[in-house]
Amino acid sequence: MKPKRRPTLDDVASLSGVSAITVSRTIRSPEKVSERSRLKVQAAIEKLGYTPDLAASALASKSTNVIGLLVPSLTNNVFADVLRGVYDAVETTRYFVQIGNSRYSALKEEALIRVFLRQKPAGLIVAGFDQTDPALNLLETAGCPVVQIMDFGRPPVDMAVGFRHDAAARLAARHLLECGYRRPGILAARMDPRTQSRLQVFREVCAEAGVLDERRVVTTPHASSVGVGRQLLELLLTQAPDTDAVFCNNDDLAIGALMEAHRRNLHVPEDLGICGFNDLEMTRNMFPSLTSIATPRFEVGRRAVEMLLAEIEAPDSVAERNVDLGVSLIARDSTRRPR
Amino acid sequence: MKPKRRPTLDDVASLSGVSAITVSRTIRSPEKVSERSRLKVQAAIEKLGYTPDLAASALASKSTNVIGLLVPSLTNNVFADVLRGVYDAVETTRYFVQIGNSRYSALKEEALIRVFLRQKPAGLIVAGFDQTDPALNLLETAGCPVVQIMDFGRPPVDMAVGFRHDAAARLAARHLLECGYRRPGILAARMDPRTQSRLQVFREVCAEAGVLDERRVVTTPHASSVGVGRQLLELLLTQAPDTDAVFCNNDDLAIGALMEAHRRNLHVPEDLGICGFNDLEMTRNMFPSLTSIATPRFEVGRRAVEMLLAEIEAPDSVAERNVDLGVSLIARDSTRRPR
DNA sequence: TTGAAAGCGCTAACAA
DNA sequence: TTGTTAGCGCTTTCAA
Repeated sequence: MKPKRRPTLDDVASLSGVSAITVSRTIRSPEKVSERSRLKVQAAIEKLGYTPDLAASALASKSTNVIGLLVPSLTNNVFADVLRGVYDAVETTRYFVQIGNSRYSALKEEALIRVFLRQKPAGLIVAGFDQTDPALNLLETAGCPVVQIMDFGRPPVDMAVGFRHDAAARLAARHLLECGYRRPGILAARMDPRTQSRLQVFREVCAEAGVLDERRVVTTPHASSVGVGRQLLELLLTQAPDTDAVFCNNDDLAIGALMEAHRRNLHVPEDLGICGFNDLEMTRNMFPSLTSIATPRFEVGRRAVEMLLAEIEAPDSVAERNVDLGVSLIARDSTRRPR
Repeated sequence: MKPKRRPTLDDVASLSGVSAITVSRTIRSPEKVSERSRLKVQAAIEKLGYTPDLAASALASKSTNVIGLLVPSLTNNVFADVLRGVYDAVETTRYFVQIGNSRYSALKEEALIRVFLRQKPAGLIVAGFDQTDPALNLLETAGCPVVQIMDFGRPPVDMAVGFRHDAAARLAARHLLECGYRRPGILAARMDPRTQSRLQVFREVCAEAGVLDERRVVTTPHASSVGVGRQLLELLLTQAPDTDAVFCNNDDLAIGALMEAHRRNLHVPEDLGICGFNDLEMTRNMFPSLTSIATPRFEVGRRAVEMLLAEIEAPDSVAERNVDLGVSLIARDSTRRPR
């Protein structure tokens, strides 16, 4: 059996008795082709099992259907939800997603932007506002729409959709105070820019209320995890045993803190209030259920794609170019302190 | 300011006073170019900020540096770890990864394989052995190496790396019996082929030991989650209140089961033994710590890429084309029953 | 070691 | 509505 060559546009054209460009049009904008040609062409495509060559089409048209997505982590549940939102919105379109993982390194991010741009993507989605200067430069001159996600506040390169991390931390701090906790601490891991912003505002609110105690601020540069949450609470309780509540900068830290509390026979919420961040599915199913800040992760992904597609189809058509999707506090048992 | 066109190979060639092909060679195989030319070309590339156009190179060479990765889920922590392994192995090479999400649909998977093949990928990684017939056909004639991952047993289309799900379930069942549990149940969600295989073997082992009771087999087609774990345990204990142990087909089910046990004031491991599957980071940090079956998820991703790259560089060079990385049971407090 | 010529498979621009 | 022509930016082939 002959090693059969993949069929090309020309093969389809000669089989259906039309020109190559008519075949191309049948595929890309069938309404511009007479029904007669269309049917012939479609039959030929079917018969040959023709699929267009993406490289050739990209080269000739100077553009692709690739949407580049740059995230700092693939293991963080937060970005898993963003991915779901992105894929959900892209699924019914002709675009497809290519993921880059910068591993929380601005330099790696810059390199990845360069790689993405080599393929002339239709659009780019990048996490955060903390690109290097060269990276920002690349994004500005990318020649395609760009959406920055997961944060809100600073002016975007092109468009942005996210939420305020300062507002989130304020909600958490006020909630703990309103619940009557007077010696609140905070656990934070990884210390990326968004985490730092939450940490700082939490401190501020505590300071305003006169309850800030730096012994209760415990951080680590390591990635956040349940194990790290346990360790950080341990450290916190060593430094300040009378701590009565803790804002965990991530839900996995919160779960770890809860487990460590169990182990120490500390009662949650009586002895220790716990508030998480992100409101992952697990938090509501812990025992006791965990109070957390709900973040619109899935929506961020969806919305980013929608903005991108609108802008690709009609440049400068997107009016709202900087979108705050907001956060909310979901109060549950872990802070429901009996008065 | 002129909207500057992206520099091309020809631009670099004329600036450095050599031909386009010499520039191309300087980039792809610098050892074939005289040092003199090389230096001139590199200077010109630097000066112009030239980066090769991927579409043009793909079209001319009939191949790309894309490694396609097809997973059934992006939110499942299991695949997050596989992704990490894949990215880890790819990072230092000239290849890059493109992810497709089939959402546990064989038809969607088939469509995605078609999309991937249009770009003439350098290699393909797909989860499982349960492709549709047309999909298998596509993979066989893909014209690039293919690695099937996450399972072991059936003959692969080309290559495979994974582990035995039957062996895993056998380990779990025997462990529960050895710990002295006599009324074991099983919780399972999603019911993909690998889950079903674990379920079946668990049943078999229980039957052999004379302790199989179908009231203790509780499943759901829904995706697995902590909340679902709670619900399934609730259902199990309604149907068979005297159940004394449970094998959870996923760690999040196990965590949910643990939480539900806490809520009911059931003591783990005394009243109820719990064994999970996958050994995610959380399990060892629960309280009590959860026994689980450790699966080599990260290694599967890494190894798949290594096999792929070896095969791309030198076809038919990979000797071991069907690799079982094995599983192991990590016994922890959740099954440590006092005799 | 270097280069000239041809062409990968498609689409843009224009013409009929 | 359809077709012709030219070319996207690179690599392959072959020759020098």
